[in-house]
Amino acid sequence: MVGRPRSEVAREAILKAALDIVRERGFGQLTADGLAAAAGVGKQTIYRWWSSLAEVVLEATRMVARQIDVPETGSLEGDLAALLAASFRYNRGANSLRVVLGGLMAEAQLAPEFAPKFAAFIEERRSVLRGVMLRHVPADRRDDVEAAVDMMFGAMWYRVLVGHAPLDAEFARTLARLAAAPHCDPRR
Amino acid sequence: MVGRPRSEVAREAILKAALDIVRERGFGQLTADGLAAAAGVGKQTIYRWWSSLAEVVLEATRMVARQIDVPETGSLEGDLAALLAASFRYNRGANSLRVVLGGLMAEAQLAPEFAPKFAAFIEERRSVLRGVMLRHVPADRRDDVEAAVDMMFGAMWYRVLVGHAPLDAEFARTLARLAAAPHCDPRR
Amino acid sequence: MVGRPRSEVAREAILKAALDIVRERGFGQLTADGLAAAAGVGKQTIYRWWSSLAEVVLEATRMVARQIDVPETGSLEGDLAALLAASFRYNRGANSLRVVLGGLMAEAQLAPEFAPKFAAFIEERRSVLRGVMLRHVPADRRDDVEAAVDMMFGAMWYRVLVGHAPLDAEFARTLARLAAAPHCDPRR
Amino acid sequence: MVGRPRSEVAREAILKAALDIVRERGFGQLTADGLAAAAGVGKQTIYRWWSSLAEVVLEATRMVARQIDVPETGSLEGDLAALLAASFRYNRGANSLRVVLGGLMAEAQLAPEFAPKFAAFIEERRSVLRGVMLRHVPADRRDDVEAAVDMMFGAMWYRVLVGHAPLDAEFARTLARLAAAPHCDPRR
DNA sequence: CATTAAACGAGACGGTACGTCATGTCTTTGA
DNA sequence: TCAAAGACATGACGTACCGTCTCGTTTAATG
Repeated sequence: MVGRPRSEVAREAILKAALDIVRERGFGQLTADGLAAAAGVGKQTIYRWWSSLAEVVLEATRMVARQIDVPETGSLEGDLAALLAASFRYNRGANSLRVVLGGLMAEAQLAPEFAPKFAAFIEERRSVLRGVMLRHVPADRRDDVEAAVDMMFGAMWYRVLVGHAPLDAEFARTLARLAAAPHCDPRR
Repeated sequence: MVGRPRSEVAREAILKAALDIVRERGFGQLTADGLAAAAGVGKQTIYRWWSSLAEVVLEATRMVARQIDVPETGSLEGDLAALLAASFRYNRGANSLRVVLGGLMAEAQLAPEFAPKFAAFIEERRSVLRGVMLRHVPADRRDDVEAAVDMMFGAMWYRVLVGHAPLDAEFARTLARLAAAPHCDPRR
Repeated sequence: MVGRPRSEVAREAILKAALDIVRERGFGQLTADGLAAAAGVGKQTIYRWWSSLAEVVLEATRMVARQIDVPETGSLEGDLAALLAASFRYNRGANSLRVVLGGLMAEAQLAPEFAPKFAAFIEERRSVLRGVMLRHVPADRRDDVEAAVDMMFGAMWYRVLVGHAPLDAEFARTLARLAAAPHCDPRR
Repeated sequence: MVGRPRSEVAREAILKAALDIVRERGFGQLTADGLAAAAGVGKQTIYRWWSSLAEVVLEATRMVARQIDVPETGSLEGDLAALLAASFRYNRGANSLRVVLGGLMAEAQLAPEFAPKFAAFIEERRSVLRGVMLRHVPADRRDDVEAAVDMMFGAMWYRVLVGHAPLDAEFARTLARLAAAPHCDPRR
């Protein structure tokens, strides 16, 4: 027999409340009791479907991140700048994901069982950026593509995590230019 | 009157034990009780001189990081490669700082009062890399220096934190080449 | 329409499984989920017919207790000894009810709504013992009958609950002698 | 070295609050969180010194029970009646221990590790009643002393637990008379 | 040399959150 | 309508740490 089906209402309430709490009060203030209360849900319902709060937040974040669509400007530099700018946009302003991403990265450092799940999310994002580059870089010039991805997303995460400088459109353009130059310059 | 002076023995035992615990068992396993026991010290002695465990670890880390010396190879690319390779070396092998750095970054995300102290440490390291670049980049070509620093240290931290690829000498050379090229290319 | 009738199979499986679990693992280990699983039954089926697990166990226990039959030896002391010995027998050996009775008494202390139901069961047993006494004690000597019932069943429960001494045939005879003596002593 | 000494204030607050809660709301309503809050104490402070709530209540109860002093009326029946009446008095009226004793008995049934500790308390009380009897019963007539103790305290506990009849002075006298008669009647 | 006062080890303290367990109810499919 | 299955909201559990607070002891500089 089948039993009562999973409540979609509860699932969405949990994901939404988790994002809200982290954004408003910080990842460190997200507690299982608090999340359950905010979502109007029993604590067990959280642990039945996710094995830690970090995974709840990761799922919510992944749903947001997937809304970023792949640009098509015609040039490598243009595509990179567009994708980076779109990514940066989620880390600015009212509904910024900055503290959310910071919290996920923190959990990945502190909780060994969460690290591979977070790494899978990171790889998902990398594959988008890598795909954009591969569209423009000829097959015989791809040695530095991975390093370029690391530089761009590395720089983005560095600013997300340390907060020493803004993630604005200008920075997106600068990163795109620096990353695109060596790959497409035929004279090098 | 003056009272008993601070015990240097205790101070060093705490710093050493903190690094050891984090390296061996992970930052998440570092607890005040455990550190006090490992250092043969009362818990209050920790809190008397540091306001959180993260600051103990930061102080220990800073002492290690300062041992990295500034290279002098004659070329921008050579200096960058040398500095990056030296930095990477601390995140590999037996006494790797990887989990230590990851733990500090995590704490900076979760504990607001620790963030500025960690940011100061980050800026200390950035200033070394920036100094190397400024030695080679002419004053009228310095617009992208900050972005280049972000790309290099960003890429390093990204690999430290995510662990998707190694921090080896080849990666140091690649980053140095990509970062140096735009700044010194006379044709640009 | 009448709907599906109550399943007698389920009812008996529940009563049997409840007694088994309590006897084998203790009353404290009897849980609704565990009982449902052991009886091959849905949890709701338990709650539909009983309002607590204690009532399931009480019903099962009552069915066992009613198998004790009223003795007819000819003397008060003989009848008392026989009834007590028969009662004691259920609290010894392989299928002992000791933990079952202890558990019921415990629930009566902790769950106010169960207490009157348990008290009714107690009164049912008292009335059997009282009936035996009334058969032998003349109407003008009945002042202490209630107290005698309390002493005999009190002593029995005391040993059931505390376990400091055995409930054997000798104790049955001793109790019967002490309880019968004052009532039948013509010199008093 | 020594460390901070145990707080006597906390100890007494816990014992007092435990008794108060059980008396006012019932043993089943005594929770670790509630007790800690009522006593103004951390939960760990309870578990540091007692291994379960039942043991807290047992210690508090023992302190009360020890206030019952041993009577000295000159006759067996008088001493028994006095001791029983004094014991009964704690189970009546405003500060009645009835629900406390019921709760302890319940816990002894449900928690195997508590049972021996409760049995020791029971034996402590039995030894007082036994001592009273031994003062009056000659050495060659002591065969039934244990059974008499079981009958008296058994009857008391039976009424405490089931509540079918009052624990008043008259019941104390009746029990004393029934229990004393066989032991001291030289004609029997 | 005796006093003074801060630092020290030990460890108990009031708290907060954890992740688990059990309760009694609800919601599905199937008989 | 009843039944099995199993998800649900609730709430207590006992544990782990936190950062603070006594204790009695140790250690230098001051008087």
